[in-house]
Order: sequence, then C-alpha cells, then structure tokens
Amino acid sequence: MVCELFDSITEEEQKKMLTCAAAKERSFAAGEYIFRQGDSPKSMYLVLKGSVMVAKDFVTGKRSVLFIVYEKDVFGEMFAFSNESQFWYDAIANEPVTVLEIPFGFFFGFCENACRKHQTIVKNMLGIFSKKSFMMTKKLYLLSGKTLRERISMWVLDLAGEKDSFKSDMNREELSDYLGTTRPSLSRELMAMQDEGLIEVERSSFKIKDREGLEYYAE
Amino acid sequence: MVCELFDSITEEEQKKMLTCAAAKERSFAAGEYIFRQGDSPKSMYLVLKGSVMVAKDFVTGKRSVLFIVYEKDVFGEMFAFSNESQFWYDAIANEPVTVLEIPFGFFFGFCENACRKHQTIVKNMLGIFSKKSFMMTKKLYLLSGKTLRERISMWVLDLAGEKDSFKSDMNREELSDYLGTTRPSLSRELMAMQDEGLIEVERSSFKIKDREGLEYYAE
DNA sequence: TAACTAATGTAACATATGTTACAGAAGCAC
DNA sequence: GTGCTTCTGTAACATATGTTACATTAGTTA
Repeated sequence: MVCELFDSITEEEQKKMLTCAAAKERSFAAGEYIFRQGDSPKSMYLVLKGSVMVAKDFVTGKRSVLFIVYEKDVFGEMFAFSNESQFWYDAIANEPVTVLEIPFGFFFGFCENACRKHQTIVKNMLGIFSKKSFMMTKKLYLLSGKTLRERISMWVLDLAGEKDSFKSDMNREELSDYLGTTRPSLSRELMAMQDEGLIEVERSSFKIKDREGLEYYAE
Repeated sequence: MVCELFDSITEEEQKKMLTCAAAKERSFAAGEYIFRQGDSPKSMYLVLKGSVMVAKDFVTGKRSVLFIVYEKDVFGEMFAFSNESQFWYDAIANEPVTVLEIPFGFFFGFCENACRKHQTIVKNMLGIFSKKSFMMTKKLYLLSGKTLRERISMWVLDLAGEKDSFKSDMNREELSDYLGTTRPSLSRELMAMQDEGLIEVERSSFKIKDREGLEYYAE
C-alpha cells in the first residue's frame, strides 16, 4: 500500500505498528454508515478500496455532501487531534468499501516495542494536513471572488503560474462545480473572456493572452 | 504566553526549547514583508503582538488578502510540513508587529537535551491543523451553497445546533463577507426569510421559527 | 464512411443579487 | 435631553447568473 500516511515505512514495520495499535480492516456495503453524526470519535480511517461520502444528513431526509474520499486517502482525521466529542458529519460507503480503522491511540501511544516509527507517522500526518490546508486555502480564496469572471481569472492565473498556457484535468462540468457555478454560465463567461482577448480556450487547453487584464479582474 | 502551540508546556521548558531550536523574536514595521512569494520556506511564525496580513500581490500592484492572522496564531505552518519549495503568498505586517520565527527543525530535530517536550509540540501542531481544517471545511461547505438563502440557512442551522436561538458575534458587514455577499443583499434576504416565517432576526439575535423550512433550503 | 454518444457552446428568459443612495434606529458622549 | 457616529434596513435599478432547451463539435465504435 503506497499512501502518504505510511510514507518511508516498510510494509513489515507497517504491520507491526498496526497490530500494536489495534487497527482493523473493515468492510461496508454501499450505503452503510461508517460513522454517524453524534458518534464519539475514537478512530480515523484510511480508505483501502472503494470510496466514501462524507456528508451531513438533515431530518427532512436531505443529504449534503461535504466531500468524497477515495482510495489511499484518510477521513475523520480532524477529530483525532481536536477535542470535539462528537462527529458532526456522517461517513457513508459510496460503494462496497474497505477501510482501515486506526484508533487515535496510534498517534499518541509511543509504545516501546518495535514501533519507533511513530514519529514518522506523525510527521506524515502533518504533511497530510498541510496538503489539505493548501487545497482548502486555495479554494476558499477562489470562492471569495464575487463574480464568476473574478474566480475564473484567479483560477487561470493560479494554474498557469509562470507559464502562459496549461491544460486542465477537469471538464467543464467539474470546473463549473469547482468554481461554484453551472456549466452554461461557465461556458458563456469563458467565451466572453475569449472574445475580449483575455484568454484562449479550446476544450481543456487554456492560454493566457492578456495577463494584466486577468490580474485586473482577479482583484 | 498562552497559545495552542505551547499548550501543556511550562514557560521554562518553552524557553529551553526555543533556544535549542534557534527561534528568534523579530519585529516589523507596518507594511514590511515578513516573507514574500517565492522565498524558500525555512521557518513558521507565531504572532506575538500585532497582526499579519497573508496575501497575494499581483504585478499590476493589486493585492488580494487571503486571511489575517492575529496574536497567538501561527502562519506559514503549511510550508513546514509540505515539500513546497517556495511560499506562494506574502506575509505583510498589518501594523507594527512582533513575531516568533521558528525554524522548521524545531519540529523534527528531537534533540536529546532538555527538549523532551517536542512530542507535545507536535501534538499541539496537529491540534492547530485540526481546528483550521474544521473552520475551512465548514466555510467551504457553506460557500458551496449557490443561493444566498441556501448559505444563510446552512449558517443558521450550524450555529443554532440543537437550540432554537443564538447570538452571532459578527455584525452584518462581517457576516455578509463571511457568506460571500454584500450587506444590503444579506439584509434583504434575512428580512425576506423573516417575513416568510423561517427565522426571527433582531440585530445579532437569531431565532429559528421553521426548522424544516430551513433544512429544505439548506439543500 | 456512418451512426452514436458525450462534451461543449448558444440562446432566451426569469430571477437573484450587486450597487448606490438614503432613512431609520441604536449606542454613546456631552 | 441634543448631537454625533455607527449599524442596519429599504428601495430602485442594472446586471450577472441560473435555467432550460437546443445546436454543434469531438470522439468512438461498427
């Protein structure tokens, strides 16, 4: 298993540590709850196979999806290191899923046996948090833009970096969602920006034609 | 100094650790850069006095503020635990400010002298990340709402929790900003929701009148 | 090639929301 | 109390954007 949590840790060491921490592999059928709002957090989870939906359910039956967690990614990690006494969201198997349930003690009980690698784990955990913080900061920054053009401009400038062109790995549907809008609105605005000579767009290829102009809008 | 980073660590121990890690207190005049986009990250920072603006500057001279960091809070922490080779934002003194510059080694060099408390520091650091993740997740969730009413509904439900009324510590201006809108738009919508019997608003006091209705809109 | 599907662009319309400017209410100093 | 400032609600208007439905293009399979 190659995942950030066990980076720099051999498979053998991994096994020892997990045994020592009483981590368990568990499987869930599609739709089953892995944990629920209000449960008291005792473990965090690593997705081994499948995907998990992290969401909030309302009494009316509505469900709001916060995010989807895929293989090799963790969830519930926020609760491992805070003092929250309850989960405030649900984790639901999105499909048949296998997860590794890792009791929080794993991170704090520096046992004296063969588990000298705990420090590495903790370091990896900090790395995971860092990456997530990056992603979230960027997205929050993006969504702080009030107009769609502003958000598009910020997004384009961020992805392009020093370069003047790039390819996106999102299609229009995904991009519109990421930018907090709808596909037709996004298309319309992209074309308008092209007509005005700010950018050139061709499917997933983007080219900056007027950097200053974009920076003007990316206020 | 009472801050989360040094939670459970006596002042004496703190001093030892900081000396051993070569942490330095530094002061900056208002407007001075603490670090700049492109600098290579070597330390993280704790605000001792004043406040710091974390922002992105554009060549056009425009500046976008990502967030403001106040006393006892840290910044630059994301770069301590990732492999990014450059800061991608600037940190600028918002006013005359004193910060503690903590070299990254602080977290990894478990020196053998008097610094047994490093583990605690790392744990505290994880707690800081957790809290930030909570805040950011909530805000991202909120901003995922496409209509203003949706966002207001989510916000009200979240703050109220089990209860039916609460007081906000934000004024209309701040709240509108938090919800990604403008003050008049917020006022208009709040009043509309009051007229429709969803909530009751009186300055910073909010009361839920129709929970199901709110949940309906908080899709 | 043709036929089909998925992705993307377009257009018309309704509406939510930003903008601007002002009015009323609350809080505070005197 | 008066006068002042700050916060909040209101109204009119312009506009950005969601909605819906359809057209066009690219990609894929036979």
